[in-house]
Amino acid sequence: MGTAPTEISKAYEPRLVEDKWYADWLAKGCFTANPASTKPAYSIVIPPPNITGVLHMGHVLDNTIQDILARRKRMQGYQVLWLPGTDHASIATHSVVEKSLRKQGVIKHRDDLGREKFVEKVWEWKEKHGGIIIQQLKKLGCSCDWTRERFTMDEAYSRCVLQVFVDLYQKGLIYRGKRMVNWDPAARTALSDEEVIMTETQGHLWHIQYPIVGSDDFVVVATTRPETMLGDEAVAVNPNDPRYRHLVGEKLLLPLRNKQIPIIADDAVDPKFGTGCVKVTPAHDVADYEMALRHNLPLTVVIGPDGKMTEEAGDDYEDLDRLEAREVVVESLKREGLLLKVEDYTHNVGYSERSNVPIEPHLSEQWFLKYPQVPRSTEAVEKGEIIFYPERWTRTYAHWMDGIRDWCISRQLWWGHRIPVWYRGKEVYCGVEPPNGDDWQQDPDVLDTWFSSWLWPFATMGWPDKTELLQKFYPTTDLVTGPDIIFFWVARMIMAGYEYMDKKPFGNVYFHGIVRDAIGRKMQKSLGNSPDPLDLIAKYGADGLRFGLMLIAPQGQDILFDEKRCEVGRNFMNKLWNAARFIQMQRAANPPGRPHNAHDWNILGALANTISRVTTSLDAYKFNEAAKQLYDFVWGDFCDWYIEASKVSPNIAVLDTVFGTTLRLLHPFAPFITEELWHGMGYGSETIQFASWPQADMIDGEIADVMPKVQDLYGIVTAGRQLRSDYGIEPRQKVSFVIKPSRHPDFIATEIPFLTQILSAESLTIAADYQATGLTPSLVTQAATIFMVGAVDPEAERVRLTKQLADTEKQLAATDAKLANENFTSRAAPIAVQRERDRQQQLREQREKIQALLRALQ
RNA sequence: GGACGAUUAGCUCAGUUGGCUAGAGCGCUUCCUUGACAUGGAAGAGGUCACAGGUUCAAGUCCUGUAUCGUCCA
Repeated sequence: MGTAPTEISKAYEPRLVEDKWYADWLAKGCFTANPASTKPAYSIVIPPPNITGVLHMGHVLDNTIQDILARRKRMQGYQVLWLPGTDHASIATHSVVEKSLRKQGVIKHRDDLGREKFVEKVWEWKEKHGGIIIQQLKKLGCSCDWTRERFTMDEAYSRCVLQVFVDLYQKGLIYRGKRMVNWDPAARTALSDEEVIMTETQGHLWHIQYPIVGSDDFVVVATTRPETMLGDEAVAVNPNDPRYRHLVGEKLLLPLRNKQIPIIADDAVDPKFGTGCVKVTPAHDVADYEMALRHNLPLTVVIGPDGKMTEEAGDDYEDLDRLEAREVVVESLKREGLLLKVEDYTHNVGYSERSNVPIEPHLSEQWFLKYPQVPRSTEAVEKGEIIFYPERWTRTYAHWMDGIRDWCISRQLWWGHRIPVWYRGKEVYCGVEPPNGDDWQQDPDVLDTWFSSWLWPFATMGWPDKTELLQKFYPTTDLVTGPDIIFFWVARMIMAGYEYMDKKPFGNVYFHGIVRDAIGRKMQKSLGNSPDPLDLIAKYGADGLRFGLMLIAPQGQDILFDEKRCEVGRNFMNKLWNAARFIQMQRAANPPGRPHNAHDWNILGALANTISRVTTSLDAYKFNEAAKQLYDFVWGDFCDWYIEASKVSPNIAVLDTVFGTTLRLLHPFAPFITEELWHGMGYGSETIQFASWPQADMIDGEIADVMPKVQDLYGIVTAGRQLRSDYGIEPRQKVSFVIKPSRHPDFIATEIPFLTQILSAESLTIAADYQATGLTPSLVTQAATIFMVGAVDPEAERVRLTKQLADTEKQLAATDAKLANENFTSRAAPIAVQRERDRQQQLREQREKIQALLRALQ
């Protein structure tokens, strides 16, 4: 499958490579986990994308990270399970399918179809569209075990969900009750607290007069929701409020409804809000509901489940949408002269996470869960049994766990796991299987989707059976997800894990940032600011996209994504590709090896450093750091310097060692190109996926000794190039150099061929006692003074040297000051003082040399 | 109102336990198609490290406060 050297194209073309290798990996079962393996286990469960989703940049980030983890662990000799799947996303799927059916003209509302037919349609839709995102993940190169793909509505998975419900019901942790819940009038279902997004909203505070019965006087109430006044049952004041104390017990005439309501006293009233008189609408406000319970007030429902006003609201308002009703109520009040004033007012309004409409507090019969294992789950994160990266999320988690409230788990929807409870008269039956006997009516509601995904780490592995898979791979090792679902998913999984497995579900949780657009906005379909990752893959290659993204993804920080980032990744892959081409060409023209020279030792040392740095970074989940280290090593150390040195004296064996090792280090980041080159370069006949993760060799004395010398040498090269550039010497134009070493002259002498070539020198000589003849341009480096012979421009040279002298003197002054400071020399670490002394010495020598050169110009 | 995060070059970001002249990529300027690569090479310009105090021989780094932006929670 490798490409013959002569066929290697000048530029890397990902599209010729990626699909081929992915198909090969699948055919060979590379991603399939073997629970019988004796290798140590490493496992991740994917955060299941929902079936309505298409791949977006957040998925790319999330799954690239998981793939990096999984691929590296394979190379490190682990038996890896990366378990993929999707969730059924009740509300989202409802809205997508309803919309599509409406568009086809099949229905207006799902009610037109009925429950069974509708669910059938959803399954059809799911079969057709539900797998798109899975195909996209494959394009990205994800090494998931597709043989174990799960869906939260699979039969086996569904049984788990029902079984857990029944179990928690029997333990008394699940109960049914009539409560005020968050109601989404668009989706027409209850939501959990976590699905409500509080949004600061510019609204108004309407001041309304409520006349006192049997008096010409009135009280004024202030409200942000005038339409709810139609359902008012009282006006409340604080019992200690001297302004109103005398009115408690009086009756008011509720405007527009001509109904008498009492003035009541309640501690919950904040005298500082508005006028200190608040209207009480028991059926449409959580606080008012509680107040109504305390005062035995009736519940008048004026807003229906669909967000429209009910018959109770009166003929003028019935059937109006709640927001239209607001306008009409305000108009009516104005007309009757009861609207005192309107203030601008900023307050928080809860919006449905899914439908993006304002939430309506709504009294209804719902199912609730009292969370199990709260103390143990809190402690697990606190004490580090489960580790969060970055660590700061532990505080967010602890705070939520601390104030945890019962979870509303029922949803008034059809698509999902139907609550396994049946009613017959006053009898209630709860069981996985339906009850025997006639006339049982099953509860119509389904469960919150998160009530199924909180079981994901073990329900996907065959629980409740004690499967081989669970034995081998549970608890999972790492979880990779976004902090936006820390409560929705992460916290709940921890509780479920302890409750049902008696073990944590995962050891480490890596929270990555959110991918935003170039100006910091969250990527949203409606904004159209989210590029299609498949387009990016087509343009830049999956590896380029992955690598570019990883370079800019600091641990746990949001990412400002710009397509430019992909260019960096693509260019890097191209660089890597061309390094391979270079090696191929050298192989054809040179024998395999020769004794190692300084450049060889240097690159081997740099490689060893890179291996240990990359390994450390990845162990700490610092993906951007690892990517940067690889980028710098490949582009800088290897291509800019080692390959250039190889043009003078190639060592094929070292080139291959370094390049092959580099491919292995890069494989988790860039699976496709590394596989292609691994084969193309003949480094292995088997896939690179199971090639061993490189170990850093000890840097021995020889290498440790040679590396600084080589750095000195490269410093001379840079100085030579600077001279050429300063004097406008064209790259092809040959000039002569003289090098006057101040350090390791013998070593520099052995590098004459290298220096000659890389500086395009006509001639290059080493002369310890060289005396510049007046006008010779020169530069002083740490290891040598380099003279460019032949070019003359005394004035320019004087300017350059004066500048360099000033620079040196400035630095020397800083060093002198430091060392003159008694406090520094006596209190700083000896090594720091010594470093400063060395530096002072070196700068003094440098100053001497520059001064000498300036004198020679006179 | 509370918690957390961010603030370093025109832009996006690195910067370990405080210690050489604060780095990279992109963008910009100049030069260059030399046999790996123009998706490239060489050289260069560009920073009062948000602000104000403090600790220290030494602060981008530690502490306190302020400002601006962002996220989460009330």
